[in-house]
This record gives sequence, C-alpha cells and structure tokens, in this order.
Amino acid sequence: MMNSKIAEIFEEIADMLELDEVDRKFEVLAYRKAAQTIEGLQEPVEDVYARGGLEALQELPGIGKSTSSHIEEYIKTGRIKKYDELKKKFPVDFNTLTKIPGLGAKKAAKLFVTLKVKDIDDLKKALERHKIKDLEGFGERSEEVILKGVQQYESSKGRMLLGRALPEAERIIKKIKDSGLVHEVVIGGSTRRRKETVGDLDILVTSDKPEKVMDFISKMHEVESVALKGPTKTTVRLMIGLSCDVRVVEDDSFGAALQYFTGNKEHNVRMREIAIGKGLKLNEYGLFDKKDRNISKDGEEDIYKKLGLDWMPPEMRENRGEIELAMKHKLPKLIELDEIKGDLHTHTIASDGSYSIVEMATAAKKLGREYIGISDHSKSEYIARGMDDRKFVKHLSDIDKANDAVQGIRILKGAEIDILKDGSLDLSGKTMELMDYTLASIHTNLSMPKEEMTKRIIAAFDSGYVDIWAHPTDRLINARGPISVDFDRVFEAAERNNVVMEIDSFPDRLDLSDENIFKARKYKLRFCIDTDSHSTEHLSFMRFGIGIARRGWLTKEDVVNTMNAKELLSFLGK
DNA sequence: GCCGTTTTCGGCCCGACTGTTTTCAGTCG
Repeated sequence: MMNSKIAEIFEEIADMLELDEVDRKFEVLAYRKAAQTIEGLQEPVEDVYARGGLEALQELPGIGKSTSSHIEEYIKTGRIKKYDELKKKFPVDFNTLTKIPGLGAKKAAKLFVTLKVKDIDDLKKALERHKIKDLEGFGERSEEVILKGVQQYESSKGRMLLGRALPEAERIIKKIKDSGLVHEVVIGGSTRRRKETVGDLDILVTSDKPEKVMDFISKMHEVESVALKGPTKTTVRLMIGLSCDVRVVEDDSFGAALQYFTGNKEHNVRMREIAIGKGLKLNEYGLFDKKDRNISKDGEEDIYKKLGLDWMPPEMRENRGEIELAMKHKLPKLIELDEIKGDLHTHTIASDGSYSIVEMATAAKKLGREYIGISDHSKSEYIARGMDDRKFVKHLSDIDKANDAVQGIRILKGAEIDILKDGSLDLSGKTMELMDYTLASIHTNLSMPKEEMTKRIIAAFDSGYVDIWAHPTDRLINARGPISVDFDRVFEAAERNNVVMEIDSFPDRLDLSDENIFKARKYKLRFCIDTDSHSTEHLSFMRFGIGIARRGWLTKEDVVNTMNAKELLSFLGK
C-alpha cells in the first residue's frame, strides 16, 4: 500500500513549493489537497490505478492531470521526478520537521540555509547549542517554542492511529488467511481493544505448518524488513512504519493465546492471579491444573468461564473494574455497530466536504443507515467555506430537495455551528430554528484559559440552541492537546440543557475519548456517535467511534443515534 | 494545480495570533 508514502511526498512537494520566491500558494494548496485525498483513501491507490488508470485517479477529489501522472510515475518507478528535483535544492526532512509544532516549511528552510539543519537530530543539536535564538527572524521565545515542540513530537511518535493501523492489519490478516497455511488468524493487542493509537500489531495464527507461515509473513510485500524470525514468532517492520509481531500456536492453545495477546497487561496480571487463587496456572499456551494438564481448549470464552468470569469484550479489558463486574455477572451489554441507525455529523460541498448532499445520502444508505444529518460549517469557518445565515437558508432548502430526490433514507437538516469567543453562536436563532438539530463546536481561540473556556461553552449551552456538542475537546491525536475546560461544570450545563455529547469517529479525533466518556457517564448525559465525514469514504469511520464508545462502556440506550429518526427528533424536541 | 448548471479562464485561502518587529512574516486552523 503506497498511499501514505505518496501522500507524504505530495506534502513535501507542497512544503518545498512554499519556499519559491514567486507566490505559488494555490499550487501548494492543490498538492496538500491531493495528499489528503490519498491519505484518506480506504483502498490502495495502486488498486485504483490498476482498475482504471489515470482516468480513475482523476475521478478522486483534488487529483488532476499533474498529480495523477505523479502517482502513475511512483507506481511504475518508485520515484517522482518533480519531487527529486526539488529535493536536490532542499535535502531536508520536511515531513518530520514541519510536524514539530511551531515549525513550518519556511522556518525549516531557514534553519537549513543558515545552520545546515536537515533533520530532527540536527535540530536538536542546534537547540542544545542555543544557536537558533540569534538567527534573524527567530528569538529567545522561538527557540523555547521549538524545543517544546520537539519534546511533544518525540513523546507522541511511535504510536499509529487506529484508523490507519486497523485497515492495514485487516489486509494482512486476509492475506495470511488466503495463503491456506493457517486455521485461524486474528488480530490481538491494542488493535483488538480498539485503543485510539497502537504501538505495534499483534497477529495470532494457528497452524500445523508454523515454519511455512513464518516464511510467508517475511516475504509479504507489505514488509519493509525482517527484524526477527524464528520457528513460531516473526517480527517484521511494515512499510507503513509499524512493527508487526506474528505468533503461531497450536489449535489447543488458541483461546489462551488470544486472551494473553489481547491484554492489556494489568488485565492479564489480574487474570493470572485469579488462576493462581484457584490452584491453576494461566499462560499463553493454556490454563493448566496442578498436573500440568491444559484444562481449557475451547477458546477464549472458556478461559474466562473456567476462572468463574463472564467473557468480556476486548474493549473493556483495561482493568478498570471489568473483572469485578464479570465475577458478579453484571457486565453491561455494549453498543454494537449494527445498532447505529444514522449519522448526524457530515459535510458536503456546501462547505468543506467533497461530495453533494445526494451523494453523501446515497453512500450512507448503502451502509444501511436510515438517516443522515447534513451539518455544514457556519460562517466563522472561513477556511472551510462556512455559510452565513442567507446561504444557510438556501442550503436548507437544498436539503429538502435532496430529501425528495433520494429514496430509502431520510436526510436531516443540521449544521456545525461555531461557538464564538464570547460563547455566542455563529448563526441567528431564526436560522437555527429552521433546522432539525444543531451541532456546536469550537474551532478558534483553542488556547483560552480554563475558566474563560468553561464559561464560553456553558454560555453556548444555556442559549438553548445547542443539541449536540461536537468533538468536545478539540484534540487531534499526536498533534494537538485538548482544550482546557472544567468538565464537571460543563457536563452539568449539558445535563441542564439536554445537550448530547458527541463521539467524533474521525481517526485523529476520537473525541470524546474513552477516558472522558467515563467522566461523562457520571452525569445524566446521552451520547451521539458521528463520523464527521468530509467524503463518502469517511462514513465508514463509524466503527472507530463505536470502538471508543465500547471502551467507554456505553450501551445502546446511552446513544441517541440508535433511535430511529422519529424517536430522535422527538427526543430533541423537534 | 484543480475545478466548472455562474466560468475551459479565473477563482481558489482568509484571519487570528505570535513573536519579532517598528510594519510584518510565519504558523495554524
């Protein structure tokens, strides 16, 4: 899968074009947009090309003549000439350096020209010697900001978004399955627990030809290098920049091994303690009695059962009280993906989405949704082509028309409305009353002090116009921390005003996080799992939000978009 | 460089914030 590699190259081309004396900002923008499209693609870009050549590539949003031929060139030769030429002038690792908060392409280029900084290691040396503060255009403060940025970058790297890791894991698993060498093949570890980021992939296989499986794994074309290869365990470095462990066990050990490799560590420690208490021994090969006989060969559920526990979903296995509940047979019945009836956070070409209302609705229908809420941006989101009241009124009537045009799915009229600095909303009450529901969210002044931010959000809720608080904390995983806010007071205000808490399923948001869901569950609050889709492909991100909701122990009853449209609207008081 | 029931040419990505500066460049959303 070359998607992320090509996306990275396009991003770097954009970075380098930004350094040109002539203003090429629209070209820069076009490359960034193309990078985004490729990165967000749910299938390998080489498959798109294999299916329909340049034409098929050009059907992707933001991919045109030039970018499609770059992609073709990369697929055929592994290089892109334009990129190589630019890189000659600036042999700098822009990809890494511009990920450091406070450092953009221009500053990185300046650091290269003056201090020969090519990568993060050079940057760290320059920081240690305090060389940066004396450069023209930099100062004491810039040096501090960059130093802090480097630390932040280093602490977050190494863990990959679940949204990237899971599709890759699934592809690899399918390949192993199709090899015909194995009986069972499953993903374990934090990926199976649906943690928001994963450090590496743990794949568990049962087979009576372990060596052949190991050979097969190490020769897959997704593999960049083989770190370790033995008869039952292989560790490879994948092209997408993730380490992957593959472990082979015998059929009788499958349940124990799956339990062991799913974790987490604390959960497993508790499990082994319980086994010891019963005079047994639990390891990855089985549950053994005093005479070392494996007494549990019937899968994972049997391991739990023989230890006096109910089987529990992987998402709960974090030692956060689930073992106690399993002993008392009081585990909650967690929400399932197929219980979701609609999606209330989606964007169209009316603001910053890539598809029309009809296209989004048709795609949602294909996924089995009964309704879709269209929630485009309000005017303060200039960059997202947000709409003012006048445009919104027209847009809402466009949704009505689309509703008549598309059969078999109901389209709801919504909006994602900015909560402004003073807590007021970005559209008039008159306009908002024309909608079926509203999402409210924060996109500006994110670093506001806690007290001010808390008052800002409470003021928005108290307006009485907010139905759903969208991507509440505004964090971007590995890139930006959450806003600073007094959750207790905000949750109280939400309870008072019947404001629903969103779980945004977009892979780098997953907001609320599972920890915050735990906090919110102490209040009488309901949740809504949305995709924040900006394209039809994003609609399938729902499963990531479901994973986070399950990690927060939510049930069907907690989540408002398990209701049908009629029930939902009546719940929202419409 | 991409895109098109306002256009195949001429729009797109504008404004806040910050730090380094005396009027603005870079970064970020």
